[in-house]
Amino acid sequence: MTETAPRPTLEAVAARAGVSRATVSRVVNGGDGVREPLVERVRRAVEELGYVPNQAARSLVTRRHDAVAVVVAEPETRVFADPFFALQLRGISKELTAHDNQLVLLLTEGRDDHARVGRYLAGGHVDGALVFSLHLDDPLPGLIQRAGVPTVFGGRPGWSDGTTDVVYVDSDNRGGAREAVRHLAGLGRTRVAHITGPLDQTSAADRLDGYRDVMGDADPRLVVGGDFTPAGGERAMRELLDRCPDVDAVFAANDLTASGALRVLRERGRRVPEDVAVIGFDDMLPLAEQADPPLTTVRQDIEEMGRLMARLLLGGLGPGDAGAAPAGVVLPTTLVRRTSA
Amino acid sequence: MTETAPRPTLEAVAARAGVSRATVSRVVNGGDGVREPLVERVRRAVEELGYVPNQAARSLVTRRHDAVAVVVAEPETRVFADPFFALQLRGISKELTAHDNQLVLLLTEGRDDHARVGRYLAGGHVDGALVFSLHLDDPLPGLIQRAGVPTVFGGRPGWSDGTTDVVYVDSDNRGGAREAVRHLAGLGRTRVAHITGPLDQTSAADRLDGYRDVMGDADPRLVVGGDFTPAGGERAMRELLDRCPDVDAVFAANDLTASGALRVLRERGRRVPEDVAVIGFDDMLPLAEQADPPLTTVRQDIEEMGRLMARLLLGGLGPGDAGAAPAGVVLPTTLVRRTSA
DNA sequence: GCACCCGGTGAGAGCGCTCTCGCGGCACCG
DNA sequence: CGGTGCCGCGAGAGCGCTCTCACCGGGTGC
Repeated sequence: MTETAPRPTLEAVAARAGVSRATVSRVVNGGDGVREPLVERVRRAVEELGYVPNQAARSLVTRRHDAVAVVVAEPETRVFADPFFALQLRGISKELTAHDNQLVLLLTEGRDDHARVGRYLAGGHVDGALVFSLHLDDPLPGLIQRAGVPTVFGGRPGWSDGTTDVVYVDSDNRGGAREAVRHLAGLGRTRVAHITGPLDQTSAADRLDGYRDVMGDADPRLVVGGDFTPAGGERAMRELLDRCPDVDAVFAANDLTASGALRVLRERGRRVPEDVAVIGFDDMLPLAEQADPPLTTVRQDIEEMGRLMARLLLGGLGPGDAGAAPAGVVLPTTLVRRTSA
Repeated sequence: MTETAPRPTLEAVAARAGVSRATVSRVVNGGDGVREPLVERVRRAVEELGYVPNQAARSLVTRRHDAVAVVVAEPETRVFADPFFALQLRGISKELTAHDNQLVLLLTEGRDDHARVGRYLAGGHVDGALVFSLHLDDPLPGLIQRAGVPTVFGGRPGWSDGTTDVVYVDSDNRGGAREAVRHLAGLGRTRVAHITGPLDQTSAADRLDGYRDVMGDADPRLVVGGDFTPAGGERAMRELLDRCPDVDAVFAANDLTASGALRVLRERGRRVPEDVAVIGFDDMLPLAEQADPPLTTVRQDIEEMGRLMARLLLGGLGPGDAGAAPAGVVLPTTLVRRTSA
């Protein structure tokens, strides 16, 4: 393998096309203000030489990088194995690609890493950051805000209660939860339980709030803690059946939790939905569809959330720097009715 | 929010420390050949001004970027939701971070994207690439090789049969499979079945080869196709029980498949391991540990594979450009004995 | 004591690009 | 037909950094 071949420069292309560097630059960057025959000649020269602009040189003068950092705090391995995050990342990737931006992935591992990430962002290596801050007590968001880099958060940050002007994209967790619980109530169910997610995440907390919006202060024993995993769902469901044998509906904080609950219900001989109706959250496919019975759930368009995050960031980076950017965008959810409720 | 503050340059630091740009540069890059008092003075100036080197300017002259691309072909969403890949990525991230390299994530979506990735890599924006090529017919590897970028593959590429000099990191899929099947045979099982993975992936094909190494051309009905998912495992197990009711052991291509198989065995009233012994592959936690019964499986250190890929790439980028780099590194696997076999 | 060497430092060129500026030519107006 | 404006293009100045090279001073060796 030979050393990297000497790549052609603007100069070389200019020479070949018989024009000046400036003209080549203009053509490469859109070709405005250059007459057609010249454009054509330059294009051909670029083609023949296989010219690719040197991004470093370009960034040096434009101070733009066409790159966006995606910052993921990863206290647990879970975060990554979560299809939820994977889908969001995919949406982000698509949107960035469409705008010729690169995705720089920053995984943080413990406290020390936060400083590293902060330094990197402050270093002006990227034009903006997309940040997934999962926990209420995460110091990362603060660091990032201080770095002065345009940022969009994935999910409502815990410390943002509408007061500060952070930009984020979230699902309507509370509204979706309300709709789910109302649906259960509409089915005539009176003992509607909720298996929560980890409550230090705003999504889980918001879903609980939505449940409470409808159920008021119903029997507090109907609310039991889960952790967004099937195992947690099983545990919670067992506890629930033990202390409230008369439960006739369960709103689970997500589909994984619901799948665990379904398994326990089956094990304990409760029919779904006849004896106990079950609703999940996410509409995670194929999990929800192939559950037994197929799971009624609150759908959120996760990939779209990712896309939107990227679009918001890229948009904010553009011309209008003014306060046109919305503080938070909350995407609607829809109830998908299958068999379980 | 004000525009990005004017960041201090080398020049500014030099002025403040009362030295030349060159000296500051030397200090910033390790400080060799600069006397202690000066080093100290420069360090202080850097600190006070909050100086951060401009990577673009640096890259322009050094032609290094301290960035590595991670290319993931993503024919299905599965790829990403797969904890396997997530873990590998984590290992990569850790190793890159340790060497102050950035991770540029390139997800490809369909054929058109391949050209884009090829162009990006050929564009010399990164120092190297880590590529996950999952399928035999993937055109991506070829494109990348042609781009002339140092590359390490994750998993043995399908077209590499030891002849070409591609660098890759893989698990000893074949050896691990052999060990698993031998263990089953050692238990006195004579009707040992294998549920395969998708055979267009080398890992799945290699595991099947390992099975055959031990079983020879046993009853071909004992080999049934799966797809690395629990649902596929269920399907395959049903088929297996239907056509070979006397099966007394199953080697599943991975833990997800095994979990599906376990469920069907339970459903059909077969005791594990008494009636049918089951072995998986991956040792994916907590899945394997919490399976019912806890799953005996072939462990591979996935995160370490990621680390190693990064280390290999970074090492190859260093001084020794010569053929010191090994063509392929195959990590050993170990059989983890739990209850299921 | 003189030539030499060598480690530490500064001066300056240049990486490949963008962008401002100015010049020349052409159209349009009076 | 001369003046004015504008459009298309080229010249040239840097962006912030690294790296080579020359320079300077203080040992060493004879």
